[in-house]
Amino acid sequence: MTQVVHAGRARVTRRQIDKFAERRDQLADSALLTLSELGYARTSLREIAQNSNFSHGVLHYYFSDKVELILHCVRRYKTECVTRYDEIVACAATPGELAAGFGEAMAATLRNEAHLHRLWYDMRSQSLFEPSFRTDILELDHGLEQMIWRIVLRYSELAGRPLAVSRSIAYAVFDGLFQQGLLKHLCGDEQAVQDLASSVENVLLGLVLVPR
Amino acid sequence: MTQVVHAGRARVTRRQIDKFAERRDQLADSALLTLSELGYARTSLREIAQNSNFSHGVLHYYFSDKVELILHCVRRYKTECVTRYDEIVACAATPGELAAGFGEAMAATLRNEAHLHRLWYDMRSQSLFEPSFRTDILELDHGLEQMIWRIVLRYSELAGRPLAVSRSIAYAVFDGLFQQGLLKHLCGDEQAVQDLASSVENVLLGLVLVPR
DNA sequence: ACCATCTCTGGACAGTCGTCAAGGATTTCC
DNA sequence: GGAAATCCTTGACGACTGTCCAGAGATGGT
Repeated sequence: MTQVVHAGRARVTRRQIDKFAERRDQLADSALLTLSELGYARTSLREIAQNSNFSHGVLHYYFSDKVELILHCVRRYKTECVTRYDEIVACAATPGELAAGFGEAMAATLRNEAHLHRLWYDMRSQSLFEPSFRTDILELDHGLEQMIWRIVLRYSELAGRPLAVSRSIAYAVFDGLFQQGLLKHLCGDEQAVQDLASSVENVLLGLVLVPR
Repeated sequence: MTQVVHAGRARVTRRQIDKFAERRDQLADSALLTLSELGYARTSLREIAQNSNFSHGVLHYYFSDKVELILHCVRRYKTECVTRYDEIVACAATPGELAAGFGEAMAATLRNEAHLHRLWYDMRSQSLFEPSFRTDILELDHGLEQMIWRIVLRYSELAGRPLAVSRSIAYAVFDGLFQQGLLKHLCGDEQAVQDLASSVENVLLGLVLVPR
C-alpha cells in the first residue's frame, strides 16, 4: 500500500508529499470525468486510466483500491460544491435579490455541471446499497444541507419573517426541485433550466410565514 | 427470440399466453427482490436466477436481454405504486384528515418498502446515463407526479384555499422529502419514519395560500 | 401412446473486471 | 555520476459478466 510506503520512510520531503497528493487529485479528476460521463455502474478503472495520461496500473499505486479512489473523488467534488451560493448570501441586500440570485445560480449549475450532478445522485443512490460509501456521502449531504440552510436563514432575516420549515425540510425541498430539474434537463427539456430558477423563487417565498 | 416464436405459431391457446406472462412476472419478482437487495450495479442475471427457482439460462427464454428484463421489472413496480394514496384521497373528509393520512401512508411505505424505494431511486439515476431506460422511467415518474397532484389538489379543495405551486413543483417537493427520509431511515435513523410523517403535513400546509 | 411443441438445464463462449507483481524508466540525493 | 528511491508500464491471474446453444425433460393435443 502506497500510504504505508510513505508513512514508513524516515524522512519525506514536503515536495514529495505534495506531488503525491497532486497526482492523486489529478487522477481523481480524470475519474470524475469518466464517472460523470458513464455513471458508477459502467465505469472501470481501465476506462478511468484511458481518460488520463497514465496506464491502468498506476491507479493502484496512488489508491489502495477502487473504493478509496471513488471516495477521494467524492471528497474532491464536495469541496467545490458546498460554498457555491455563499457569495450570493453575503452580497444580497433584499429578499428579492437573494431569491433571484439563488434561483439563477441553481439554474446555472444545472446547465453547466449537469453531468457532475447526475453523478452525485448516482453516488448517493449507491450509498443506499454500499455501506462503505455512506460515511462520506452523508457528510457531503450534510454539507449541502447546511449550505441551503444558510440561504434560507438569510432569506428569512432579509424578509423579516420567521421560517415555516426545519433545516432538513428546507434541504429536502430544494434537493427535490433540483433533481427533477436535472431529470428534465438531461431528457432534453429546453425549459428545465428556466423553470428551475422560477420554481426556486416560488418555493423560497413559501418557506417563510406570512405575518398575520 | 421467444416473442417471435409465440407470434409465429399458427394457433396459440389463451392458457399458453397467460402462462408465459405469468412466468415473466414471476421472474421479474425475483429480479425485483435481488435488485432491491443489491442495487442495479451489483445485480447479475445469475444472481437473479439464484433467487428464483430456475437456472440462469431461462432468463433468456423469457426476456430477450437484461434491459428488457429490468424494464419489465420497472413497469411491474409501477402498477403497485401509482395508486398508493388514492384511497386516502377518496375517503378524507377534512384537510387535516387528508394531510395526516398522506403523511402516515408515506411513512408506512418508507418503513415497509424501503428496499424497493431505494431501487427506484437507483433506477432513476441510471436513466440519467442509460437512454434505453429513460422512456419507462419518465413514464413512471410522470405517474407518480400525477398521484401526488391528486392529493395536493384534493387538499386544496378541502381547505378551500388556492394552491401556491404547480404540479411539477408539488411532486419535486414531496419526492425530495421522501428521498431524504429514505436516506436517513436506511442509515439507521430511528426518527426518520416519524419525521417524514410530520414533515409531509408541515409542507402540505404550506403549499396552499393563506387567505388575506 | 405417440409426437410436436414448449420449457428448462447446464455448460461454453468471448469479454471485462479489480488486483497484483515484475521490471523498466525516471527522478532524487549525496 | 552512480546508487537509491520513486514512478509508471505491461502483462498476467482468477473471477465474474451477458449471451448463446445443444439437448434433456415436461406438457398437451390427437
